[in-house]
Amino acid sequence: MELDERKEKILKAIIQTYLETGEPVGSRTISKYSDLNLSSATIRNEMSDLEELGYIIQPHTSAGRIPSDKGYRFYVDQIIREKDSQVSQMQELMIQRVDRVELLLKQMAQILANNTNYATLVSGPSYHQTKLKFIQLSRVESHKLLIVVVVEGNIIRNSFITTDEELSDEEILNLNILLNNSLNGLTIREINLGVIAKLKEQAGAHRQVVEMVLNEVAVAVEAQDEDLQIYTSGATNIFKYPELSDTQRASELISTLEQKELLKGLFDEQNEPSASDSEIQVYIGDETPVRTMKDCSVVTANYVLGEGLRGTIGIIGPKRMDYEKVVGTLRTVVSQLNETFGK
Amino acid sequence: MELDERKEKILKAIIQTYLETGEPVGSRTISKYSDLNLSSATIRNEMSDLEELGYIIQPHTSAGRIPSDKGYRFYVDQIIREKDSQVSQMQELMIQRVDRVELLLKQMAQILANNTNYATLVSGPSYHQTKLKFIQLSRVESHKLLIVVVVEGNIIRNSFITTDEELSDEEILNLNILLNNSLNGLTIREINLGVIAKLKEQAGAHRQVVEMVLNEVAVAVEAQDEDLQIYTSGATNIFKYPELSDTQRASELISTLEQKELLKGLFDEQNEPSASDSEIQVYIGDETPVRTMKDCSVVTANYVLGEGLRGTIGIIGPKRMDYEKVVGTLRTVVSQLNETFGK
DNA sequence: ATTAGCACTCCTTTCCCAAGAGTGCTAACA
DNA sequence: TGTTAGCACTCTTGGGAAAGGAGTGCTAAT
Repeated sequence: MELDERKEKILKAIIQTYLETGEPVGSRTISKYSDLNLSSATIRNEMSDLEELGYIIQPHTSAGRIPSDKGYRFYVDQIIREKDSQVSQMQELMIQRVDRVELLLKQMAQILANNTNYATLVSGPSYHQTKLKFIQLSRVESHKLLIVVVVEGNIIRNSFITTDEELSDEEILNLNILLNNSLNGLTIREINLGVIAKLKEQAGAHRQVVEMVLNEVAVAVEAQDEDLQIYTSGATNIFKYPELSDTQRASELISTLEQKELLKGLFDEQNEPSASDSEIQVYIGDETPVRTMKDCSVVTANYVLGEGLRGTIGIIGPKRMDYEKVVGTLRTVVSQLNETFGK
Repeated sequence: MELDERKEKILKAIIQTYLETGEPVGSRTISKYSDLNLSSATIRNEMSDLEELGYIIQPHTSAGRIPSDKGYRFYVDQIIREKDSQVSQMQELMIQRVDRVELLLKQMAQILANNTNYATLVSGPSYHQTKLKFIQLSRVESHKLLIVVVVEGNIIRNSFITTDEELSDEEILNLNILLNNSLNGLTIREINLGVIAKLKEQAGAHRQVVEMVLNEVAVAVEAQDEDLQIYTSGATNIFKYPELSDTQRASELISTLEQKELLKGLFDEQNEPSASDSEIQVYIGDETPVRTMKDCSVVTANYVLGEGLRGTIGIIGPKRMDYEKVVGTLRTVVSQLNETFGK
């Protein structure tokens, strides 16, 4: 048995109604639904079929039906297909042109949370493919050097190293020139042993300092990648959905959002080359890589800032989230981001 | 009528028992309490007195008693007085000596949350009194300069400015020397019009750049002060306490912790000169400056890193929090911090 | 001054019942 | 053959009522 047009219509009606109310929807409700003029009895028969096909579920014998994960999946695929062409504009989204990408991302998470009434999370860009733009050593205390590393996208990392000997201003200047000449324009991956060896050779007496600098660069970038910057916002929005807001579930969910490392799973998968760049990913219920979110749906989208500088935006809500709006919003935001920074 | 010794003992016993169980405590429970050999009837009489004095409350006629805010206050004052001398050490608190204060603070919030099972928040240091240590201008793109500002405590601020004209390496070098000579060692407050005027004069043709730099310094520091860095952790710990974990209250509380700006009230008060530096402040119930926390207790402590570089650590839990432990822990942590960074 | 005992109060839990919502099935109809 | 009306049935939900429990206040005895 396949989904004929009427079944599709009924299924859509059921899901849409459920999205609004959050309550199981009965046959009578649908029969009053404007488009199709059918009695509740007929609807009941169709619903029975739809249930057999696995698109809807009865929470208990004498309740209405709610969409199953499969039902949501049908609905979402439909939406994504329809929306695919029209990237609606969204002027209200006031992205102030900020130089600091990270602040922007933080703001983004907040704006999204406010706009959608769901919890959001935004992962900071990962660095592996990123080109170094600028390195600067400066003496801050007699034996303490400040290292500033700027990478594509104008993202800045700072750290300190402590040197054995005190370096003169001139030595520092020379080191700076050397480091910038050797490393600028390279991605982290391209800084391989060959480059490093050459660099050390040229550094002469200060090879030790160079080593420390490289180490710090690596550590800064690695650390960045390890405990991936993740910004979350609107966690308490989940309290707006009764099906998620019982103590047990809410506690678990919010905990998960607090412990950012648990969220990695959501991004790793996204970052695989298989997923095409701007594609939007929807995880429904059990499909999600993060176990504590099995009663939620998660929609994620990748953004690309510069070459190899990419991250992910995610929205977490109840299974009955407004997929239409969420997918649309994400699409807009991502294309905004790409436009603003993609050059 | 005053609190005689026996009343004090009973009151303490009631509060301690309630701290553990979270349930109203009855006279029989106390009469079994080892130290005092009194029958439940006697206890009842005393409890009746204590209630009249306002130290304890009956949630309803036939329930045991729970401490009133006044009761908690009595208990807390007691604790603080007792603990005041012995600053217990706490080796397990593994503060890795990190140069980046902010990372440290973030970690601190987490460690505290894990240790205490309450929600924690740590405010980043405020800058107004802070001495500038180091300023560095560097060209990143042809018309774009990176400004790095390091202040006491090795806290780093970065920002970008865009210049009209392209500056030569030499010009930048000179500006750097000028800026550092003029500003290093000054606090933000000390950079007044006189200093600025002199600086501009010396800058000659580049007064415009200097102006922008000063502006950025101010903005960076101000912005820092405005949306005060606040790190929170362990928000979901509140679910461990039934009296706070009903949907309504939990939602409110966690929301408050998420919107950091709502927490400012907690720090402003602390930062007034009236409160002596390392003093520990306990807000019980309605005493708290943040309205949504009126069913909680909040314990805060100030830390001091360098001259004028101070912040606050707070712990938020149910009124029946383990004040003894919390006050002790905070005292330790603060003295640790002071020791590590106070030079 | 302390204690034992007892009646009383009030919360909480449980159970039951009625109401309501929705289904599945059967039979009738176009 | 597809659609519909009707009805019995199921299951949840909400509101009491009743039972149980915990704890008090008071009185009388020690």
